[in-house]
Amino acid sequence: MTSIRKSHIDSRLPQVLDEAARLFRTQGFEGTSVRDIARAVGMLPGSLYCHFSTKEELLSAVYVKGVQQISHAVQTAVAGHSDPWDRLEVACIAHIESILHEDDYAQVVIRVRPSDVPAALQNLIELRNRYEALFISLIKALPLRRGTDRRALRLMLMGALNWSQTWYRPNGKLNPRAIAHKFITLLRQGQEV
Amino acid sequence: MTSIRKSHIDSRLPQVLDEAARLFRTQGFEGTSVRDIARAVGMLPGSLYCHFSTKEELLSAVYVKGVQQISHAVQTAVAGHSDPWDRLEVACIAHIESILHEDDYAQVVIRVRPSDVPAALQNLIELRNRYEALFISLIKALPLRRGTDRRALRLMLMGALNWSQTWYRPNGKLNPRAIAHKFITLLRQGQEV
DNA sequence: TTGAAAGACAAACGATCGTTTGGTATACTC
DNA sequence: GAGTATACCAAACGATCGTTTGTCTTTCAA
Repeated sequence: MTSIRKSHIDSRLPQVLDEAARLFRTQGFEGTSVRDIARAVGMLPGSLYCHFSTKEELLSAVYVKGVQQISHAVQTAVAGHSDPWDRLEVACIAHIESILHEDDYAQVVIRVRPSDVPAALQNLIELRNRYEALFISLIKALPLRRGTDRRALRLMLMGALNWSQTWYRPNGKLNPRAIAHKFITLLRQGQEV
Repeated sequence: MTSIRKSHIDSRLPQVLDEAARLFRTQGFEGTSVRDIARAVGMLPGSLYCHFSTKEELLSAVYVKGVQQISHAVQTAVAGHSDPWDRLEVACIAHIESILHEDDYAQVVIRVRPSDVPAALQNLIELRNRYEALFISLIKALPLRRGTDRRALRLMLMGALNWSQTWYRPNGKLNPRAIAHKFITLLRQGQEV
């Protein structure tokens, strides 16, 4: 019989992840040192290596949790709606609220480029793809014009949403909900007379 | 009479900028050391400081040239067209070709987050804004549906284009020209029956 | 022809990086 | 209640970071 891991009471792993996520999202992966993270949780730098064997592995753990949480947020939001466009819009709202406001982990998923972390590249890309599959299926259910390229539509919509991390300011005119709504409306209605 | 600066024959400043742009765009700002750049041009690390007093200043110089070049590419592309939608589309083609293929300098402008380089933040943001003003005026000329938020349209379109750096692969199904065309078409036509 | 400045070399500075090692106290297992 | 594994401390490792200093050669202006 294999023994089941039980965490000791003093384990501060959750706090390590929390602070790592917070710092990665504000300063980036390379801009955050393991000493920064250790200081934030009140540990010594070397002690982090009880939980992870490399800094990249720590990032992967944050990434995993980020994908889990934003996936959950999107699925929960979608659950209450049946109209395909409504479902896509509430999904976008959940997505953008997560990556702009509510979820340090999810912000890291969007903010940290997998290609900047070669040691974890494959892992991070797969995690991202797993999440994007959600939107692929949401867009598949959309009643679209003949000839519309669904992949292009998805890349456009998600790119626009994700890029908002670059220009969004908390006290600006556009809040996350408004951003999602305006983008969806632009896609639905078009500009022809 | 003030003396006019004349560059010495051996000045390798252009090569320094070229290699810095190439490395910043492939490895990011923090992922590139001054030693990397020095090695690429065959100089010693300290010699770079004949041309710049800090690494951030070198980035700013690359940024300036990037904005100049991509602005020029867009303005040249636009010059031959008069229809507002045509002008926007060729502008997008020039933009996306620059940041995906042709111009290391322009790629740096999109790839390096100003907020990751606090020492040059204000400078970089102003340079970006100067460029984006081009698109503001292109979009201003567009005949749009009543009630359309031009700023939201611009943020959506440029976000989608810029984010393509994340997923674009040179041998994929979508080339830069096709990306721009599909995005513009999605915005123009909409999906209503 | 002389002098100042530019551009680069050679070598090193202190700081910080991710990580390792060895010891210790605590908690859980049997 | 003895033994083991976990979680952490304490201290340091070598590597690399951006940058500085001093010297020398080359170039151009006067």
